[in-house]
Amino acid sequence: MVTNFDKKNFIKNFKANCKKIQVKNFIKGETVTTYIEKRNQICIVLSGEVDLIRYDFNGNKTIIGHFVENDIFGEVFYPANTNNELFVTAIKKSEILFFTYDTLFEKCEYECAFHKELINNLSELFIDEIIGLNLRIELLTKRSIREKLLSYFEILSKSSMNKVFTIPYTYTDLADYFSVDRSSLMREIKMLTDEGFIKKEGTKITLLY
Amino acid sequence: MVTNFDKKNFIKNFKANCKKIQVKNFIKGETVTTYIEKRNQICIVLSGEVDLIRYDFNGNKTIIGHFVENDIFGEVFYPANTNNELFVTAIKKSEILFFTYDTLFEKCEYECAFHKELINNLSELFIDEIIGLNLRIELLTKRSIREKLLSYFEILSKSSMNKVFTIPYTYTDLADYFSVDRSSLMREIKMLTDEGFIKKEGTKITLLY
DNA sequence: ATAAAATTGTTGCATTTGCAACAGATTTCA
DNA sequence: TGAAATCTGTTGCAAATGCAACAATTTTAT
Repeated sequence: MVTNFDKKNFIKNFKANCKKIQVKNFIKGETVTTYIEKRNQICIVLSGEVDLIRYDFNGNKTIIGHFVENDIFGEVFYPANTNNELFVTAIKKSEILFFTYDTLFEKCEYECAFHKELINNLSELFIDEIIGLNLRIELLTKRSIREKLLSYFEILSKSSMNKVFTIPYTYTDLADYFSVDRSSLMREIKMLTDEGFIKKEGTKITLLY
Repeated sequence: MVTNFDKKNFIKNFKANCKKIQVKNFIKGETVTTYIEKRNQICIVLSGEVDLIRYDFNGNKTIIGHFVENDIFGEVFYPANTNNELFVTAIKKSEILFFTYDTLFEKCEYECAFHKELINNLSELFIDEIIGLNLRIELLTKRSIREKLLSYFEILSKSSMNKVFTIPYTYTDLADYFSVDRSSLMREIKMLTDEGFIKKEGTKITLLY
């Protein structure tokens, strides 16, 4: 992960009334934004968690993105020609920073530090986002649930430098992240357990190889 | 697509000996770069086409990325902890621009225009990359090959504003892009044809609904 | 504290997909 | 231009996955 900008220090310094950037608070369940118009809006999660949700033509709901602290999201990142209704909902109390990409580089009349720092750090936020998307693609392109799980466990194990680690999702959410049926995911985890590859206590996994 | 920087004009102006950025040429089959060390390297395809290839522990080769003119790629976009051997091969004569993210923002001693313009346009290149990745994820997360195909066709149709369009890949590559078996893809296309949803002549598709 | 909601765990069965294998068509390259 | 390589099209069969359904457990909200 490329260094994240120091959010807390930023907010502390974000005193001037910067018209280019807004910070809003949301309670659980509130709609943060919709991806309907082409405003080139970009958002950053300062705290809390939000889901990007798609309702397809049948009315089926799919969570297609999940964003936590320091994640960046927004309609500017989505291809224009998909006919989906996308919207973002806070799944807990959240603080979200909004700006319009097109006007971000215009000078803020108060020359606010927050605004300047944001521009300086934007590339790193983009890079982090790209890394996250590439990781997910890496997993999505594995041909079987077993391969997805083993690759994912490998990554969690390496980044914690430990054979023991905790999956940062519920199994329901993990199935969504992998885009597979939840019961099939549970079945495969059971098989990995029965075959002695892993030990499982809740979402705490131990690699046995 | 966010506006791409005017590459041709750039190269014309790229006269000064900018040490921060390099342009190299590759013939078909040549290795462009490997993702082994952590140099924070970023590359842009000025012309030609390259593939990002993974060899897994069994020696199986998978094309995990395909980049064409104006696409951006590089080790900086890949999570550090995946134990893959990744490398990039030119699949035709290609001209590639290289730079190191960490040193990009340092001033070039010759203040070359190319260097400056690159910095100015970097955000837009990142955004284009994110859009492309989100599009692929959108398709990869569809649960069946049929859904993948119909969504993809929808997008191609909308962006060409026509019921008739040409798939910009071979079917072999499209199967890779969807991460599905090629013969299964062909079978599904045949079924869509037989059921009267589409008409197919080579990679030229007509939507019949 | 308790009711409601969400998550986990499991199974049988239907469906989809992958795999292997091959022939024919098309493209590439020497 | 002719040989080699790649791509297309197809099929039978095995394996993996999705779907549906339900009970048990855990978490959340009032």
